[in-house]
Amino acid sequence: MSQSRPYHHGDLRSALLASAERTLREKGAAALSLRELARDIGVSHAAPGRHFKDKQALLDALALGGYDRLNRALTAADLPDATFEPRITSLARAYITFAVDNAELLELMYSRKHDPDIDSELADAVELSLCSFVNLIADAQRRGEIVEGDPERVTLVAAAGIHGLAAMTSNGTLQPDETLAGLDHYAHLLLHGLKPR
Amino acid sequence: MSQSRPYHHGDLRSALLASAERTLREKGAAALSLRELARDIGVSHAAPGRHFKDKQALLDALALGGYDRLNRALTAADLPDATFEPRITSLARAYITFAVDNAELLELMYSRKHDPDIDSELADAVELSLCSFVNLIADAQRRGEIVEGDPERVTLVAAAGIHGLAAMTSNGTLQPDETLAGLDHYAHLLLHGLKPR
DNA sequence: ACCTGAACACCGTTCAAGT
DNA sequence: ACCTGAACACCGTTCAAGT
Repeated sequence: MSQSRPYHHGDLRSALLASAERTLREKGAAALSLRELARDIGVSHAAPGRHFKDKQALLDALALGGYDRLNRALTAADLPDATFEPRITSLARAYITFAVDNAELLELMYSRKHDPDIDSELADAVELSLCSFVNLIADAQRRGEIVEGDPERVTLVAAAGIHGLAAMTSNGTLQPDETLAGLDHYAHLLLHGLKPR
Repeated sequence: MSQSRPYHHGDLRSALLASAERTLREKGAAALSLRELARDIGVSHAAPGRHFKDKQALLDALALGGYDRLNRALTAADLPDATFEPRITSLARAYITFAVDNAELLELMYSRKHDPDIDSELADAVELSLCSFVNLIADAQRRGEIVEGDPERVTLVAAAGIHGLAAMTSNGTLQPDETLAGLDHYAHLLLHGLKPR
């Protein structure tokens, strides 16, 4: 709320990202326009070009911010001393909650638009988001709670399942409350298998 | 290859869809422009408007076509008389193969852009794609091969996992050959669980 | 019924010039 | 270093008019 806008915005980059995420949440990725962002912030339409080389660069930065928050949420929800079942349930709940609260952002994060050769930061963030699950599996194996085998491979069974639940929930195939309510059941089936005991 | 283009194209709608899918595959969804499509086909830029009320309608039609092909692939790969493990492996292989061969299209199919209230045809197609999995689970339950319980709920464990594998493979997180090679292992873990026996 | 051509209101991106 | 204003080459969509 500064009187008589100064020539320099001060922190245009942050302002652009914040405004972009609001638009993303309210009107979807298709409605994101650099010119409209600039208009909303009260800056010339060419100004964003100083901070993002093109629109894709802004989308990449948005996705990177999303992974940062997702990774923080996963880390916060991790229960390193818990046994497999409550631990994966907690991680899954954090992931699904993030998916529900940030559906459009998650779609952007998943999208193939980000060239990993160009944006290695993003590739690192994606890998980091898998880390919580790899750690969970490795710990559980060390304790003899789950089967042996390449942790990355075993992780896939858990991570792909939760990724799928998150994607299906965020894109509307599944109801958020149903998905969250079914998580305990899900973890149980994952651990004990579909085969009757 | 008609000499001296006639005034009427003949089957502009199909031509637009075919050209759009080629662009989608070669240059991605972001590069899709109705005007460029019209130019490639050799028709005025306003002509597409006769067949699709707006760009989103063309994207919806593209996604619908994708689900048709996916559903045909799943039906063809289904082995109604097989036991659970080979049957789900076959379905998963078909799904992943489709995901690898149609990565950009799959992203479009998954996207939240399609309003189900407006395009109920698409919602039906999505549900149909889950049908193969629901049938598989229901049959296996009837034979006592897998645990009892709401088929839709149990299906989720299998469908979400495969959906996740497909998404992660199509967006580059997973290598296609590794995913396909790990499918038997995946199906085994799904059936027997992560817990050591 | 199907398509054209012009028109309208937007875009993203670039670049000399301003502060 | 950061931003502006004009310019360029694009868009999607609409609508009278043509075939």
